Amino acid sequence: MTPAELQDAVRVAVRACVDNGSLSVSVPETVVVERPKVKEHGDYATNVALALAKAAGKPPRDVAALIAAELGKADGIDTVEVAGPGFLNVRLAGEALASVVPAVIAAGSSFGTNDRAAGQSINLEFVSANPTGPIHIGGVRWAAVGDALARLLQASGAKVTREYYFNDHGSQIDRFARSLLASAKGEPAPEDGYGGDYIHEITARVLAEHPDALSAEDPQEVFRQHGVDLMFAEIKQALHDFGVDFDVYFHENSLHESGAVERALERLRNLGRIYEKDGAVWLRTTDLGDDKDRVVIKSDGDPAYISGDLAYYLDKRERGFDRVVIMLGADHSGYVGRLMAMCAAFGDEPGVNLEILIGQLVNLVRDGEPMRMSKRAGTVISLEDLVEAVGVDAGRYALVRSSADSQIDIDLDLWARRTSDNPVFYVQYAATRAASVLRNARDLGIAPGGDLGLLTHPRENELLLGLAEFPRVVAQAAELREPHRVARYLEEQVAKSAQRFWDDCQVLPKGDEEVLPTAGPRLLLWQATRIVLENGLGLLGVSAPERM
RNA sequence: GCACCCGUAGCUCAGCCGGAUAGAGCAACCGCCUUCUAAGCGGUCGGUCGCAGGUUCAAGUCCUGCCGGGUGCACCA
Repeated sequence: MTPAELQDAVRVAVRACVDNGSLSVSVPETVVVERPKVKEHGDYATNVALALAKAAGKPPRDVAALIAAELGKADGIDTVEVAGPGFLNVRLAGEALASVVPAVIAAGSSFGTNDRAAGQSINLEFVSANPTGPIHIGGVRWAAVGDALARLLQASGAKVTREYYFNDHGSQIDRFARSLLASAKGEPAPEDGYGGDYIHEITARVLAEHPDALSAEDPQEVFRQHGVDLMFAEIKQALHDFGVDFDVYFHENSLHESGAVERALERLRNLGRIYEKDGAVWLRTTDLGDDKDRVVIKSDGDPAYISGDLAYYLDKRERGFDRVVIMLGADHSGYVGRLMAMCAAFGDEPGVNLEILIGQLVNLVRDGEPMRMSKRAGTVISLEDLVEAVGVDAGRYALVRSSADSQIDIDLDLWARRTSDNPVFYVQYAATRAASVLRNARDLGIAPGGDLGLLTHPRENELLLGLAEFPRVVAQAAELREPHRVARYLEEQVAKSAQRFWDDCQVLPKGDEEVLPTAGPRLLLWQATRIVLENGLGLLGVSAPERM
């Protein structure tokens, strides 16, 4: 019996009480079934009686007793106890507990998926770093979290497009181009430009491919075009090496060249959201929750940055995405208001058609000291630096393991370690232990199988309960857009339990010992455990090695 | 000044859209290896959940105010 099935059983029990007249309440749509913190409180607990007490007009414990009597009749339930203020503590029958094992094995790589987001077409935009330098650590957080979220949403049945908005238009690119040109001429970086070794490297590469660049009619344009291409290719490659690939790389320039910006403004003009003042064209966003109106066409006639966003949003909607999700760093939190207002201006519903997720900043820590970086000064800590220091798996896991709402410190020394201090190692080690038992069993000719009813050890129960949680962890992580929940789950409810199971429940015979009857069922449990660890790590974009 | 995020054990962080004695890892201390990976496991120690009010049968979780830290507030992109 899974938690979901238990939830249904609880609702059935409540309905039975309503039908037999002992409770007069409406049966709740959903009931909460959770694993109690304290083991003595059983396998699962529900607060349904507490929640219904007021409506029922009876003391919570009385309501609990009525529901308990019905719930106790359900298949797979061993005992139901009324406890504390009115909780129901449920203990499952052994075979109901173990039924998760064949379910996991039958589902295989699809175990944990759900269809709660079925039918949704989601455009997930993340990273979108400007091609004016190597991708830095802030963007890297979104690479790991965004890609994991994409996987989670897909596991929930959504159709997901990963998209990268490539800002190849505007004054930052001009500054980048001027910086390259200055470097080529051997001049110092412009006041408002970029410095750093990477500028000289890009310059050298442009010159290698175009030796006559400096004598071209418009040298800056040559450096702009080829420099941006090279930078962008480098970013793409770094992300690819990090296991993150996008379905669409969208060029801001295309919006300006195709007339999409004008069309978007025309649309807003027709909706009465546009006005002119001081020689500029404005979008009235204040009456849609923004703190000031926004200039969309500057008085010099050039479109302001936001006009690209307007056109881009409209373009995504016209491409058929009913949900547009944008992940931004904390340094862009000030944009949320205007983007939401923009969404509303088009007649869409902020928070539904447009979702904006803000991720707080990341500090890398080495030898206990935070590594300070500055793009201007050229001391950039890049994605490649992170990968070089700790590897792809540890890098992704470290970034995805904490809530995006929290600033995090990533201790490079810790994440490079190959001990259980390192969370990703700990989880991967559990996965390799599973692989190793299964491998050794095969070598010994011992096949998984047999009576799952033999799985009665407390460590086995704990692991079974943990495995059964996976589907709802996935569903919840996707709904809340919080991939870190998967990581925490794998650590606390799967890897931990698996390590303990390993420690207390020997599977294979040592030396010339006999093969115990528990060997087959325990191998099945290890198979299921391996699958959940593989699937869970897979959702985070982290490998589940066969051996360490 | 305004907006957003954070403030939970010495440290790094969880806490399942309010629930039963607040959890994990690290650090400190004590245990467990003659054969399935000890790259591990068990135990002890450790918290007025920033502060003050409020809502509730029930608040770390919701509301208000304050304090502290981070980020951002352009006709820049």
